[in-house]
Amino acid sequence: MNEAVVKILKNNGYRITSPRVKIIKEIKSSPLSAKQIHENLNDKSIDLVTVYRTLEVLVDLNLIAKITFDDNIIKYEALSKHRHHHHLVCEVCGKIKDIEMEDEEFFNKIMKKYKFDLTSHSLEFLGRCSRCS
Amino acid sequence: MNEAVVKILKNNGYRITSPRVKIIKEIKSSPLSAKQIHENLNDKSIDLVTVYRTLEVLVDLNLIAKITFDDNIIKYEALSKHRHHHHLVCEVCGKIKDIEMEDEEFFNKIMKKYKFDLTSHSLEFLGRCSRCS
DNA sequence: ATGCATGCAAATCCTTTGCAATTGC
DNA sequence: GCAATTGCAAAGGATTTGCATGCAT
Repeated sequence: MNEAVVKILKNNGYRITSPRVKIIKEIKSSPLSAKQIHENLNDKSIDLVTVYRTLEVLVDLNLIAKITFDDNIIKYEALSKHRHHHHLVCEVCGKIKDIEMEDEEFFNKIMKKYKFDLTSHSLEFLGRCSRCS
Repeated sequence: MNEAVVKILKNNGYRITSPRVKIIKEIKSSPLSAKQIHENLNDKSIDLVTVYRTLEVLVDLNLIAKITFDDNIIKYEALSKHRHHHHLVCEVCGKIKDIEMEDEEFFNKIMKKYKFDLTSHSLEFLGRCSRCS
């Protein structure tokens, strides 16, 4: 996460504070929980609540995405240029890998078949990565 | 949910109790939270904790599935004959519709491309149903 | 100087755990 | 009768809220 996000924050009337800048730096393209992001911060004076609040602002501005796996903990991830991106979650080592698909047809099929106006979708794969299987 | 489930419970050494039978009856193919299932019970003397515990037993026996949407509340659904089934979640009315897909190729592609041994996957679509859009 | 953001404390919500009383087998 | 299951109470963990203080603008 970078300057661009800070700029958008400012343009939307949000103040650029030191906690916000540091939190934004910790957001990655792989999903992290608020707690994990908080732990990754060098500055231990930043409260976990502030992390939650900053992440919520970023979600509202559509700068990051919120996803949940089976552990039921909300995770946050940077939004890549690729509109949709999904995950392979290894059941053994727990590693999460992002994957990309260009399967517009696949989703169009669903929309047609079920007469459903898709705005977004989430797709997670569970299994074993090449190293663990 | 039905007799078959009760039979399997019994065969696996679990006792057939009145709370369990009533809870099993409330499990549907569309996902419900423990709280929702508890509210649907006619018998108000059954504790929510018992609902959680019964659902956990059923999950362990692979008789129902556990899924989570963006609201981060664990939901439980009957397992249909169809190995995989997915959901269309309407953002407006909140209705959840099950969908079925026979896209083995689609998933095989992923496995090959990423050398990942898939054991399961979850797929949710968000959007507007035909009535709401 | 103004009011948005923060930290701290505490509340809330979902889910889990401990334990004595109850019930199925 | 015995052990599994239950209800109740309480703990636990993630997330949210309230409020006085601090800080960006």
